[in-house]
Amino acid sequence: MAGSQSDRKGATPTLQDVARLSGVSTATVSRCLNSPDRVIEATRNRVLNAVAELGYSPNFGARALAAKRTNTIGAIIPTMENAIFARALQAFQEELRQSGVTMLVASSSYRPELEAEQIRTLVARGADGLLLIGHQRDPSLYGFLEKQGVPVLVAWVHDPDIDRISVGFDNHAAMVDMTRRVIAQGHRRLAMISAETEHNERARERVRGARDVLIEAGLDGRDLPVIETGNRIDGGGAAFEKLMQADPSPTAVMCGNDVLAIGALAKAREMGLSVPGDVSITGFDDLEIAKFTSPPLTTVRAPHQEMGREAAKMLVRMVAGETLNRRPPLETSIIQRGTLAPPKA
Amino acid sequence: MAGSQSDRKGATPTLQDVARLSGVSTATVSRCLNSPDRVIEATRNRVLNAVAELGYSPNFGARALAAKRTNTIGAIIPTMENAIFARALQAFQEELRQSGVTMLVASSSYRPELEAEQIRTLVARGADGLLLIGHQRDPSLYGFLEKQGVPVLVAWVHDPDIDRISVGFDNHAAMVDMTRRVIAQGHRRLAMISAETEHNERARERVRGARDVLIEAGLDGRDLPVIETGNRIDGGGAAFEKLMQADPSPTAVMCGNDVLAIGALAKAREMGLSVPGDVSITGFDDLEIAKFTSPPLTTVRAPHQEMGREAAKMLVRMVAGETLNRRPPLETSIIQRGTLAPPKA
DNA sequence: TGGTGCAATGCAAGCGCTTACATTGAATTC
DNA sequence: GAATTCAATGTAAGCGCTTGCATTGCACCA
Repeated sequence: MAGSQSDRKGATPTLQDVARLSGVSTATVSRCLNSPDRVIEATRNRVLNAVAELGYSPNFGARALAAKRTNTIGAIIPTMENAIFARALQAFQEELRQSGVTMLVASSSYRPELEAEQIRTLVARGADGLLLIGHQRDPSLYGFLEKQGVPVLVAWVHDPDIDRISVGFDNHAAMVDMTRRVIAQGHRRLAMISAETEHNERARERVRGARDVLIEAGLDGRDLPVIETGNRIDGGGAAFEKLMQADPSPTAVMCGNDVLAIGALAKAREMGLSVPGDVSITGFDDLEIAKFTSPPLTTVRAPHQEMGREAAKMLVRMVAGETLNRRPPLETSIIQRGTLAPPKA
Repeated sequence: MAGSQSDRKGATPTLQDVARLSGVSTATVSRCLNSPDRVIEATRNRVLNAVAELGYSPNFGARALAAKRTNTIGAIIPTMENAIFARALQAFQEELRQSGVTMLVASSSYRPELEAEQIRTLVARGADGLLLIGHQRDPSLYGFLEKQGVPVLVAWVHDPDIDRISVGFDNHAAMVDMTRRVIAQGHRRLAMISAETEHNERARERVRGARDVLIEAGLDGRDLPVIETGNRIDGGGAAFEKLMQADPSPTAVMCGNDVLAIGALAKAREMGLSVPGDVSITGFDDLEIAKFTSPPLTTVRAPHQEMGREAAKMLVRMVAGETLNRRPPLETSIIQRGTLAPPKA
């Protein structure tokens, strides 16, 4: 009878309840939780006890509504199915957690229209900031995000010509390095297996890097046979098989990522080709598995974890309203293992 | 001067604004968005136009506060770093999206205290439901979730003795099948590489399955040498090496999952052992890569995608208040490839 | 033609929290 | 000792939406 409504048993306790139990105002309770040093210790203890006693936990919606922040950051990656983005994502999440931010993930399956939908969804879900892969998307999306006041960080790329903040490496330069290495080994007939480039600038830049080096070496860049395929192991295998049917066949097949390279490697074995004896194969990413293939894969090391961690830190600051400067690109390096060697004489 | 506050340029439009522009009440706008069929078409069009014109998008916090639902479901998986949970997670997310639900992910790194923290975080973040891997955790967490009214679905396991709703397969039975297959090939000296079992019932059940079959075959189950290691490729390799030092060495090494098996396989090659000539190796999960190792990996196929999809469907219904019945376990099967053969005579 | 029923819409009360501003009172200063 | 200052706390106004209930008005029936 007596007692206010929130005395009811069973109802989740609210700030009100905590305030009443500890004999302070709701404002003080709120401060205890959000900026503890603005409350004197004795009071704070009283409040914290009440919180514990009631098992109080703040209501998310209310908090978001009043504070206009959700402490969530969204990430949209092309796929979760293979390991390419997994390490970075894990690092991203761990770092966010340190800052008390939760991560919302969605995957776009490499489809722009799906990505656009996911962007809208995550924003509608109250993401305070967004991590996106690559610069390439409908410009209106950036407008939308800006209008919504949601900062965006682009990862996995570093393009000096684009004036948008990003954390990543230079895909073109990395592939240039690798291709030079291949050329230096004496290869002249190269071929490439790439992820689909249409909506994927990273893949495109890698192909361009390879082409540029061919030209630099006095070969015709347009000669580089490239097969595009989905990022699956069997896709890499099928592409490799087709590439090797050329006559004369390439002496080195460069792959746009390790998943494709693993497929190529497996197919080479199936075809009875020795690697690197009959044909050299290179990858890109340096996934965990690259060290354990047979022979171990020569590949480009991309700093996935560092990128994920850095992305989290930057995004947290962007959400806090800081304006960041552009970063220099992260370093990539060639990991020379066993799949690259000079061509047969 | 004239004009209400929300006429200000730059401010994100609210329901109010849409209502004013389309000449209806906020209630009607809300209904247009949430249950369109309760509003007559003419009105609806007017409202939808206004929505488009203003670029209105509902405020998440306000909606969550008023509706007491967030349309968000959380998933806590042990790790994102390897492919073990990736496929299921991807399927889970895709299926959720169909129902207009967003997925919140966190990973616990196989650490119970981290998982507990993540559970609290996701609940505080307003998750309407939670997907967890495995039954094993501090019982008080289940109490907490129940008190918070957050339904939980446990995946990756099916234990007839536990009366909590789950979607998964019988890890013990699957390993029994596989071990019988190994025994049937004539192997008598088995060994096993397992993920760490302390907080991981799936791993434990798999080991138990192997032991049970040894006993069934008249061997001493306690004889089974088992090395536990983290789920990394190199962990599998190191364990394999140690296991093979026994004298006499095992003729078959069963692995608790494919990641470990790949490590074992790579190490075998490094050691100059032929598989399956000198030693057989088996895995568990049937990751994409299993088909492409050399030789291809004999493994247990676990229905990851199906599990993910099913989990999403079930969780959506649970959040809607339905009480579900227990499911029969999902089927696993043995995928016989090249790494298992009879031992040398 | 007056009543009845019902679909369409409006009204307004919250949902639980944060925070700008107001109040209080003890410590400090002159 | 009065004035000043400032840290600690309280007051209360929203934040933008959903939803129970009230109202309206039209179609239909007798």
